Amino acid sequence: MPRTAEGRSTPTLPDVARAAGVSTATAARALGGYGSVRPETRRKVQAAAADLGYRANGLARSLITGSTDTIGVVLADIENSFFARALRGIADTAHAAGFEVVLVNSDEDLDNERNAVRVLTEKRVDGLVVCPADARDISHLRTVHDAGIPLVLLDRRVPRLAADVVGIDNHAAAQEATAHLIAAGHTRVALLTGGDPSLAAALQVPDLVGVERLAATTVGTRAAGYRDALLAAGLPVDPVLVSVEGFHRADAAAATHRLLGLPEPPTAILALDSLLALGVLQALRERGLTCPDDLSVIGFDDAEWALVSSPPLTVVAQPVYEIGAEACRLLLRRMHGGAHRAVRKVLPTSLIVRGSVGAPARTRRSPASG
Amino acid sequence: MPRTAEGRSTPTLPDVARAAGVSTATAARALGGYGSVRPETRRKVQAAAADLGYRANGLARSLITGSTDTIGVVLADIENSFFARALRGIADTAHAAGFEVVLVNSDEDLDNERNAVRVLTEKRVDGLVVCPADARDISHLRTVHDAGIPLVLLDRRVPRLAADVVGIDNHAAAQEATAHLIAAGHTRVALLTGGDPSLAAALQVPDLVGVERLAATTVGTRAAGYRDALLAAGLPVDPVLVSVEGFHRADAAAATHRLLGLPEPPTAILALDSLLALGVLQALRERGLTCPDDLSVIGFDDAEWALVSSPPLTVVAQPVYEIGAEACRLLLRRMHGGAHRAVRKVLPTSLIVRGSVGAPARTRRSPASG
DNA sequence: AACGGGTTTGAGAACGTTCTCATCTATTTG
DNA sequence: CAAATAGATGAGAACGTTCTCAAACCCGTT
Repeated sequence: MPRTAEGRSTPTLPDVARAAGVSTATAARALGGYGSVRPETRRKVQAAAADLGYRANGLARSLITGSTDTIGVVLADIENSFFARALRGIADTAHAAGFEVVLVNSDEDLDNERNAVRVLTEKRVDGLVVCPADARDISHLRTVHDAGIPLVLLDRRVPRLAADVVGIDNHAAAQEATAHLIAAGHTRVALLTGGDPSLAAALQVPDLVGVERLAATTVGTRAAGYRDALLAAGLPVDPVLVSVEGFHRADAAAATHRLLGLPEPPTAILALDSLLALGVLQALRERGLTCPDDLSVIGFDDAEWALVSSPPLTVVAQPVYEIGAEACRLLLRRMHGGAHRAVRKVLPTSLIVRGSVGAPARTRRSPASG
Repeated sequence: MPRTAEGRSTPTLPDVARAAGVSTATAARALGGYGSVRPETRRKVQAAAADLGYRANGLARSLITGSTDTIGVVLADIENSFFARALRGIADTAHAAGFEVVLVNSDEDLDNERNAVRVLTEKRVDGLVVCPADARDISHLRTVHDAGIPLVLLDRRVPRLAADVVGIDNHAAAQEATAHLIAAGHTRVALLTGGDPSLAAALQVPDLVGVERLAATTVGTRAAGYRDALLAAGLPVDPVLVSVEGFHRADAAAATHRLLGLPEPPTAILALDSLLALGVLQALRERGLTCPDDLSVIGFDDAEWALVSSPPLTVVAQPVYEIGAEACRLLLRRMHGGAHRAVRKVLPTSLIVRGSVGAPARTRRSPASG
């Protein structure tokens, strides 16, 4: 039993009631703001509560009311600015509605995610926002959904699960970015997916056929957009230019080094998130190359630094904060309202053209020798 | 009462016990992993639980065990990479010890922080990590501390509160950075504090006398370090060069524009966090100036982009992740162990020299005209 | 056959609230 | 003046676990 420094155990409602000379029920009403209480009684109780340093026990309250005013959020990694911004959108919206947020990082690991979902539901969160790590196994999400616990998916769609989803049109966004590079004259455009190596097989299919059915939907759908832009321009899809080497900055840098070391290196690169783009720029510096002279670059997400890199980075901007906010709004709606059909909300993206895309240099010439 | 789609109410322990043909107590032991249960009984109960889709109610459990296995974290803004990284350190450490994390953004606002602390304690978190917004009013923190709830302060010290603190030696770090600029030949060094305008008065004192006693201790202590470096070099402390214009990127950009528009503009600037440094670089671009030719810059925190800006940014690097991790470790220790004396943990910083500091250009000449 | 010590089990209290329902008072209405 | 109505209060159940304590059981020993 928790005790203060002086040895008193923390005061409870009966203690307050006793001190105020009323019943527990009345004390509860006076402090909880429900039922009806005489103003004078209320003051008496409030005074007693303040005097004792009473602090309501939310656990007991939640146990009986059946709601915790808390939502659970499962993201890959809060250090990634995409998730940090999305979480801010979620948290602000939740907070305005009187909810707190419990956060778990999954690190894109399915086991972590499963565990997180279990723990959060045991803690009886009123709803869940999840950015699913792997669409291939969603049994835990199905369980949650079937148990009637409000669930909204963030950024990534999962087939055969009737939950609300908030995201962007990944296919169109990737296609637009790729088309922009092609329009600048590029014919060898690399794709940095940041995907897990376990996806390599699916992404090394000739011509990326069927890649849109790929497990981690964001990567799959964007890869399909990339592919379709190339095909629409009559360009070949070269599996060698598709990198699936992990989602850390160092992975992206390594992938860039590999790509630039190819006999026929790419002249442009599309990085599927801002951290990967950062890795590309870093690798260019390490090689003493410059952008866009030696390599044109487009990244996903308008990172805070995109304006101050040299050159400023051309990006596909997503309304990240709004994605989070909208996810939370859908969740709140589902928590209050009845069981309407699953909503699929697609928010607009925009290609922000800055200085990192130029015409290709003389091709067929190893940049390492220039 | 929560019900599944099929109309069943969510199963409870008595339901499982009934299905398994044992008492609630035995079912609880079998699933909770405490007490002793015959292996065969355990299997029977587990089967029944799985069959019914039983999910333990953590609220009831916490109500009786007296612990929620949850810690509360109150930070200024999770979108700020400093806090995101620190939170990651906290969360990883907490998670490894079996704790979840509830996060609240205070936006450096005292009322928000007060509220957050109240709500979190009502939710009966087992401990709190707080980055206090304002050291001038800490009554809510004192209440928490006096109630015997484990509390660790992150990054900022608060006078007259015997709570554990984790941070860096702000005075030394700022002094070292300032001295580095002076050693490069600069005599007019500006300071971008990112402080709240309410601190302006305290920071506009001639020679920054007594600034170390300033409310938001990080700003105050760093300003004192800056001051002492100047004084040690026999240089004057010019209040005009001390900016207190808010902690957003745009604030920093505006402040930079103001400073560069002065009759005698600074030739170097020390920005007290990475977002502020970003604002400085952005303002330089907007003016068509280059760093370090027109202005030398040092920032706090080794941001992810510090390597790819042009030029790469010289920074005071803090072990941010470790600050968070250590804060959580202290909290865990205090949650388990007895009431030992308050610990003050100071982690080392390092000045990482890159390209953003050079010799001052011809002074006494408005850069705008150059 | 009785005993002793350990393991396994069950009944019921406990945690600290909110909720239900009945009672009591004050006030208005017919 | 009786009756109806609304407001304020209290007693006790309920939420779903874990904890306490006593009883039942098992097995080997005397």
